[in-house]
Amino acid sequence: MKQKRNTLQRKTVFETVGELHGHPTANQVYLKAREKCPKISRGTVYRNLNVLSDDGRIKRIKVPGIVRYDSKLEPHYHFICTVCHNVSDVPIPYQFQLNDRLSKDTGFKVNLHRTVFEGICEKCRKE
Amino acid sequence: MKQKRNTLQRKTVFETVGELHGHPTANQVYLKAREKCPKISRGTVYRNLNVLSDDGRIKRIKVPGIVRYDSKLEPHYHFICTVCHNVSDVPIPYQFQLNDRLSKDTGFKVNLHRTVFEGICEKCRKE
DNA sequence: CTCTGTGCAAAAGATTTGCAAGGTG
DNA sequence: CACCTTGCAAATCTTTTGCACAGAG
Repeated sequence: MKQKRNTLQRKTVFETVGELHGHPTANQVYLKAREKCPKISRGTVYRNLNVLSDDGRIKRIKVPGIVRYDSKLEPHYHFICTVCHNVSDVPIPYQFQLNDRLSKDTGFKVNLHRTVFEGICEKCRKE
Repeated sequence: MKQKRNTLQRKTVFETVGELHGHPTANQVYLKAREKCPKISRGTVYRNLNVLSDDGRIKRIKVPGIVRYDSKLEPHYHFICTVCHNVSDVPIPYQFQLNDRLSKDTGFKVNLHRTVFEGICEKCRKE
């Protein structure tokens, strides 16, 4: 495995994902990171988001529309509001056994599954 | 609701999604549709995929990377191979009750959930 | 000193959109 | 004949990449 350096930019991107709560997009990380490191470029943010998620230091979550990042590493499910597009964590435990079950049923090597619920959040329902 | 016409292009896009099995991307639909309707444009294919899925005549499925379309309308889960990127249906029944459960637990209006398993398919494991 | 990482800008890929012309009901 | 739809091209948006230079170890 290639040696990884710990540059200011890398550190800033990593910290920024942790500070932005609602599962930020790459662009949101870029905008926020620029406050601390004004001349960081979009390319660098994208590159570091990739490096960090390849290394397992952050998670890449795929919800309809756009990729988002998450500093919470344990497997868990998400809910996305189709009105405000906010993403939140869901209080339903991760069904680890589904992966094994599907492996046995199909002969595939199943590593993980991602579940995203869709609907309207409480705040948007009231409006 | 706006009146919808049934043009040759619209019909072709709809039929093409049904004919292409493995959960085609917009571009795959475009390439195939052009065989029957040579001067159909990409824009028209995209517009019609949107119209058809808004009308519930096809489903839009979100797997990592790219949007795909599906002519099978009943809720079901998918598996994507991280090597060949093929998408297949999964023999695990849809957990309708999860939506209600999450609604009760959170106060959100939960309409649906999407689950995508990731791993390596049998064919790619052998290679 | 070596090699990874950065900034910038250009490129790539997917999807949407403005507009004038065409076709459906 | 109203107005939905199409083709085309340009525009958007997100993400990647080539290159020369900077900087970490």
